[in-house]
Amino acid sequence: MQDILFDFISKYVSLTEEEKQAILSLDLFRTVKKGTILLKEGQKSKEEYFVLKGCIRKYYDIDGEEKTTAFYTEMEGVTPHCAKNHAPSEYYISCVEDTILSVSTAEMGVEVNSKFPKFEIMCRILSEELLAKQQIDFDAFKTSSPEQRYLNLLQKRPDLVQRVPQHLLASFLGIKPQSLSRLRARILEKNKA
Amino acid sequence: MQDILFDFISKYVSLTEEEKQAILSLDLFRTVKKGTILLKEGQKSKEEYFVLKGCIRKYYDIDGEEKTTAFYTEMEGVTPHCAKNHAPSEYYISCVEDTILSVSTAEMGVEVNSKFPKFEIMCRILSEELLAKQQIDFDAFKTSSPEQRYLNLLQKRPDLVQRVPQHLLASFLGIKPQSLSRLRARILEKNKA
DNA sequence: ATCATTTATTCACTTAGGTGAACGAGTTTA
DNA sequence: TAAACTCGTTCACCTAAGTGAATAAATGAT
Repeated sequence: MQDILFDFISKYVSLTEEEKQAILSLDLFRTVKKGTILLKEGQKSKEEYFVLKGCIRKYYDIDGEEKTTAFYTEMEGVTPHCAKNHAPSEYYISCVEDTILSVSTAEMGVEVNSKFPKFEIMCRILSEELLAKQQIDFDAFKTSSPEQRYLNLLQKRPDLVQRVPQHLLASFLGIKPQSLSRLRARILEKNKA
Repeated sequence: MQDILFDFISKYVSLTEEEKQAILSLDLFRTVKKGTILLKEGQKSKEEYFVLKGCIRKYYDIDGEEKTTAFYTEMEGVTPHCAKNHAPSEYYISCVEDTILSVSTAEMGVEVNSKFPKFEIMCRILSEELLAKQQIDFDAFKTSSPEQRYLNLLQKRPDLVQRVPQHLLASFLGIKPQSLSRLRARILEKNKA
């Protein structure tokens, strides 16, 4: 299992055996069942998550309705806002599937960073990469209709469309499940004609 | 004019006179007229912009239609995607008002960073802050209707609503100018009743 | 001062997403 | 195994955004 984590890290920096051992000694891995809530609104958690296997989602409770704004699958990580600013979380994070995670805290990060400066570099690169990706995704969302967003998702993340229940996808696309159903029917109709 | 830039930097790191001189010697400041296009789609510019006075916007040309996805005003900066990844730009950046900018390049950044390691720290903090802000804005956009987005904008950026033409605001909110007009009339009607 | 451009609004009509309800298939759970 | 829940779809009706056209005011250019 840890191979996945090391494969990921090796894309950014190369690790010695000593460094790998230091990471393993932190005992990061956790297995969680589908439906488990990792973070609740109002909580002041310090935990950061990195998905090794499975899928988790971030969602808001707005007037009793769940609004999913992100999915994280293999090789993707989240640092909840509350882990940084010490304020209560504005959103939830829960497991869409049975999932294997690496769970770390900011303190552990600081410790590893000070022992192995390499990690500081990786963190900067990751944060810049993520910012760039985030900006592109935001622009794409803003400049397209729900139908275009769905077609775009089919292109860019066909895996998500397969593994995630449609009512969660709908929420992620900014529409209701019924509308996604209708929209899919509309697309099928067009392709037939 | 440079005071604005130094005030901004001093929020993150404190500068010696020597460092200030080093920055001034780079000759960063540029005055540009309203309507000037700083970056065109397809261009491979290396320039980064920081707004000292005025307002610039980022927009896409989608089927001949301009879709504005961001505004940058006093004390805000943009690093276009193309400045980092050396690929042609997917979007335009132009001036909404007569604007005074600080214009820099990645090379200049590297030079200053190596002379004054302080800047590296500032860049990391800025990039993390921006990522966090970006995520919150994205979530807010995804989880709200055009009307809520407009009301939210009135709260968070009343200055933008004042200084930016409404058809650009409409585009920024993800709707047509006519719809923003109607939506505003609707809100007025509600408040009257 | 005049003409052209930009900007904002309104209207009638179309289109697509929201809502509430109902139904059925598939999974869980007791 | 039966009851309960989850999930996806469809329907009829409502609401809000898109479209194209017309108008008018403000701004800018010659």
